[in-house]
Amino acid sequence: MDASFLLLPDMPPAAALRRAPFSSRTGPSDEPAMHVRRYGTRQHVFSTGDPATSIHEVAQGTVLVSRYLSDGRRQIVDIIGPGRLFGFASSTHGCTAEVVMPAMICCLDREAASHSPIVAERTLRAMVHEIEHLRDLALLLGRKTASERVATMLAKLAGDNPAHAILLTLPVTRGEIADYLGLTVETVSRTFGRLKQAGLIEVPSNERVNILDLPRLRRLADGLEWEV
Amino acid sequence: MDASFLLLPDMPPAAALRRAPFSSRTGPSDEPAMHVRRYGTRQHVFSTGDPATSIHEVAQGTVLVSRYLSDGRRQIVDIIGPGRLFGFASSTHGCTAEVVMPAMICCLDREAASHSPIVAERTLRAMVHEIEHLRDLALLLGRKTASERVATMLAKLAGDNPAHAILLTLPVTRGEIADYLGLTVETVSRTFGRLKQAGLIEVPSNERVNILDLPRLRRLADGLEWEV
DNA sequence: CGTCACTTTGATGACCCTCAATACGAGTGG
DNA sequence: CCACTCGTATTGAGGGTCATCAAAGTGACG
Repeated sequence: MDASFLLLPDMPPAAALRRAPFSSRTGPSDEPAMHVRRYGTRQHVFSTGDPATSIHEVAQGTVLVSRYLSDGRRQIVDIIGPGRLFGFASSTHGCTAEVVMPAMICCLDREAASHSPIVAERTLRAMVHEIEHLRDLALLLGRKTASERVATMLAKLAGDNPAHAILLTLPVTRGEIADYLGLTVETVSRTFGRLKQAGLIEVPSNERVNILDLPRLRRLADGLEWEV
Repeated sequence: MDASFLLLPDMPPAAALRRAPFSSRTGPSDEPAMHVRRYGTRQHVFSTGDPATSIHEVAQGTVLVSRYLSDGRRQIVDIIGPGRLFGFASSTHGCTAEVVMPAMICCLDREAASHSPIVAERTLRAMVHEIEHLRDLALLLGRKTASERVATMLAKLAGDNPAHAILLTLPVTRGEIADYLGLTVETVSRTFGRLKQAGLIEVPSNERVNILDLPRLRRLADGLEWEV
């Protein structure tokens, strides 16, 4: 029985990696070997069926984790930015992970990691976080309208920012937003249009969204606001 | 920083609990204190906002884990049968867990569990399993048709049984199936009807489903079969 | 034999998908 | 500098799937 995933290292945040050269990081024995790889646009970090031998951390860029049906239908299950861990799986990956733009990903061998005496606090936190994220996604996909879905995504990108307005840079295309929200490109586009008309957002360019009323957007995301 | 969830006990399967009286199970120090509680129909194990102080295991019965919108829309994110662990959360629960019929649930205090020297293999396995389950659910909710959703659920209940036909007992009502599959009661009912007409299933009673062609049902679930 | 919860069935319509055409923007080469 | 191309985004028309609303049927339980 493969128990290698039980003990995972206390992986440093990407910020620490950026501060220190990687060559200097072959440190004490409780920090197992890790390396960084660069990926080009649309390149895969892993694909469905690949053996899950590593844990990954996004250092720079954005990673999409998606699951496919055999006829090509795609559901993006996570959009991962710098600092987050991904790639948890029992033995083989059931998902595909691809980068959207040139990216840097830290890879940590799970086998090597299992020899570390440091317990996997960060990995466990990341897994709990992922479970909660996926439950939110299920509620969104199962029960929210198109406007609520787009509002939810924008509100999540804005984080817990207390500002009334905030300018976002979308890391993904409309098509990827659609595959994340369980919609089509056209519906996403039309929904952006309606949010604009409602005065909730501005869209100065394809990848920029200016949220004009974040509290109201959050209420819309939670189904507390009348549809726009 | 609360790290109590890092160390969780190697919890015995429910089968072992049924074999031995609970009073005799106050064993060696690496098996932290646990107790069993009985729950009546529709009773809550925990609710949104409750502090997450325990890990649970279903000994008998079925537990629904669901997330709600403020206007009452519900998405069931997991249907849990005997032997499975549930109730992972960082500090407070974001979900509600309720039993569908009288049930027995093992509760294990997380704080006590953190003192156990036995590492949480089972908990980690359960979390990885839950992540994979939730990704499947996201694909279902985001990209599958009503027939595919119902077929997926029935196929999952049938497990990896190699038989061509199999008689299932549904642990949940049509309404709960609907809230799990992101549909309405009416659509679930009509879809059962269409599966019957297609010769895929029989429904001898409300809570029994006789799957007549499990391989074809599985293909339908994966989008490989023409819609019924 | 009521009541109550659950289920089924029907009619209607809304929301979103599909298909199609157009517009936009970046990159390339003339 | 402009034409061309390609991927992406927008906009429009029409249709399908599933939700909504309503009513009747079923079964358990008192």
